[in-house]
Amino acid sequence: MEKAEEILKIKDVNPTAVRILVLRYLLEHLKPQSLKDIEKGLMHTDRSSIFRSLKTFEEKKVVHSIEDGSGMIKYAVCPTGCNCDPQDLHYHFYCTKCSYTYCLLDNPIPIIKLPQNFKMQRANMVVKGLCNKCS
Amino acid sequence: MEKAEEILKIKDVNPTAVRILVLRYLLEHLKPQSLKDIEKGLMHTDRSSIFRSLKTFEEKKVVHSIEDGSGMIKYAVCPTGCNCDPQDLHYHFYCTKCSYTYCLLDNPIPIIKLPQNFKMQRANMVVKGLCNKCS
DNA sequence: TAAACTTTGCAATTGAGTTGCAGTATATTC
DNA sequence: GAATATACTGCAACTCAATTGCAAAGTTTA
Ligand SMILES: [Mn+2]
Ligand SMILES: [Mn+2]
Ligand SMILES: [Zn+2]
Ligand SMILES: [Zn+2]
Repeated sequence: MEKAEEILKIKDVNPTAVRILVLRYLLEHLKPQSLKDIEKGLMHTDRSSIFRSLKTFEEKKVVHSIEDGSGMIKYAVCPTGCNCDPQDLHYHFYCTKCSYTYCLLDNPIPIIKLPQNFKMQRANMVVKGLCNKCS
Repeated sequence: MEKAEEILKIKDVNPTAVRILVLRYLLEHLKPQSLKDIEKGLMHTDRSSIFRSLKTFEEKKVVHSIEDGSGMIKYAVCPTGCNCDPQDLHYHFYCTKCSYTYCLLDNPIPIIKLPQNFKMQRANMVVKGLCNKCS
């Protein structure tokens, strides 16, 4: 079994044709990809089908999404063992020049002291600036 | 001179009628407000004029914007002394139930170790979950 | 005052995201 | 295996926040 199929099996997602294509596309690309990126990459697959695959993936924790302020949500395959819990979260970096987004997997986000009775569920942490290629 | 006018003077922004109204509206509200919120609040002011005021404010560092994933950018007046530099940045909290956004001004964001040659300019740090009123 | 520049309101456009629906494929039941 | 139920897909249409073009109104400068 290939990597994509394996992941879908583990995360309990029906391995349909479109889903395998989308997940493979994400696995083949190091950096988080937008719906449009994927649509361009998979030229014969419909946008709304890709969109629904991504929604399913997110729900089943196959991928996580990043709101990097570019106007397009980016998607990246969750690292092994990730369950999208607060302790699994990581920073992202958005390059304002080349508009690539990076998962910064090396350091987890610290525990953030919230006001009384605020309960954290998720986070979207984006550092913006210039990446190594653009600085 | 009133607070809004004072701020505009300090930040070198022409204190036009619309700008004063918009800035006052933001000052009167504790929580970051969206363009639509402001439009609703200032019923006789045109959306695009408010929009352009906000863009000017952001450029001149009168306000900072928050991409909280709600689909609408929120704007909040910068705290005194803020210059929107990395050390001025703070976390935000987005309540997934009431969809209010909060500036968490008490703790600044820590220094984040970036990969070699990545240069930070700005950040958009959003913790999501339930606020005190909703949890 | 006249010219130059800035700001504003209105209408129209953009574009990512989302949805309804009918056709196709896959799974389940008989 | 055929009949039925369920899941998935492609297409077209729609939503809605953001953005823009433009001309009118307001302000500053010469
Ligand atoms: Mn990531
Ligand atoms: Mn803030
Ligand atoms: Zn870059
Ligand atoms: Zn709340």
